Amino acid sequence: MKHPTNHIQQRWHALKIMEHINEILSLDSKENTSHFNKGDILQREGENCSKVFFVKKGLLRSYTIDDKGKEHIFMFAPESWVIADIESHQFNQPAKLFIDCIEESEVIILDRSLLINAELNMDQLKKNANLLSRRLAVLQRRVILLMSASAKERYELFLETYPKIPNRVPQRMIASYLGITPQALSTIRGEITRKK
Amino acid sequence: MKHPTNHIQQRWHALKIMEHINEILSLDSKENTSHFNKGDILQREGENCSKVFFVKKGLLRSYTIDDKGKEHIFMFAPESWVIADIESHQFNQPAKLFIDCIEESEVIILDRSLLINAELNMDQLKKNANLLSRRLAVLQRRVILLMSASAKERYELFLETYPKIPNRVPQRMIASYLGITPQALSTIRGEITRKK
DNA sequence: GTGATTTGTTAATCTACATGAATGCATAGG
DNA sequence: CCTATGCATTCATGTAGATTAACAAATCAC
Repeated sequence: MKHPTNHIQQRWHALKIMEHINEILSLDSKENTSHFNKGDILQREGENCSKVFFVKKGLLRSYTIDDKGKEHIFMFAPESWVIADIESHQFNQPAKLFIDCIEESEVIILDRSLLINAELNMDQLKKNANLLSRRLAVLQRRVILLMSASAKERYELFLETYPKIPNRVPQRMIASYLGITPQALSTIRGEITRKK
Repeated sequence: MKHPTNHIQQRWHALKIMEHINEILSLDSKENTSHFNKGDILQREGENCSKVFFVKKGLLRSYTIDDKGKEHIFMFAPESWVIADIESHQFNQPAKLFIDCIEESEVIILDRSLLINAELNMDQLKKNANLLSRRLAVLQRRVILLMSASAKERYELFLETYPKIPNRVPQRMIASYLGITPQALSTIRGEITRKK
């Protein structure tokens, strides 16, 4: 039931992304980097969403807001992660996801075409395929988790998988990522600490 | 809130996959095709999982079994769909998903390396990137749905998205795909028909 | 610094869905 | 053909987690 090596693999993966994107763009200088403050919104629902964001420093998140006005966090993107609204772009629809800053961040903004349609060489294309497969793997895992695990199990796995995030993110956002209310998360945390 | 064109896009997408795989393998003859009966298991949890299954005819499903022995269906694969355990393969783990036949089926079994590492040309690699992105898009949608929609909303969206599947699949499997019990689905169906 | 807004926690109630059991139907196997 | 097993539905009860509200602590605005 436990997968203790997964976050290590994901970390390794993140470094690989870094390398790969540096290769594509040769990003030594700071010219391609934009600076954002906590709370700045990089993409709004309904906007064009052909951009891909590579996080050099800081922490971004993507999320939807449902009919009842409730936020649902889809993913966090700390240093060296990539974040984008793939679904909407794929289906040529306006963005369904918001993307904003949880911390002051430095972000490289790429156009999606650079990663898909641009004149990449074979090797880069193969790396891309691998990146996409990895992301698929993570999502497969998340779907299965959402279907089969209790809120408590999901929280514990979250802690294992993202050991560095919890201190940097308010509880309510972790709750939103897990698909529960902040109150429910608070209760779960209470239970866990009481047991120790 | 509704996306009436999505299943049409997915259908188109499926045809594209077909073309693409035919291109790679030139599958005119029946030599590459294996035949399976209803209930046959193509992949078990814990096995090596480097295979990818392309469904020529029939209907497959992939699923996990949790600690309590409960099945959770991850996806259905009707004609011209591709099904595989991407997560486990990516992380070099034994399979976590079972794959079996819901109907008598004809399946082309490919090795995953053919789609990722093999000597494909640029064009094929780019198509692959697109296939993976589409699949990512579908999963992004599913995660958001699992987090934000009620069982009834999920069922109604399922009907919209896969209009041809419901007649071919027992209720209990649809329930499993939606992440609810057969009893709950039965109640929801009751409510819907009563309203009409 | 002071008031105002956001955050985390706890507790009381409510509800969607799970669980378990009973029933009628279908399908399968001898 | 008859029995056995699996499937869909209904109902009675249980429970995880939502909702609402109250309060203290932290953070923000000015």
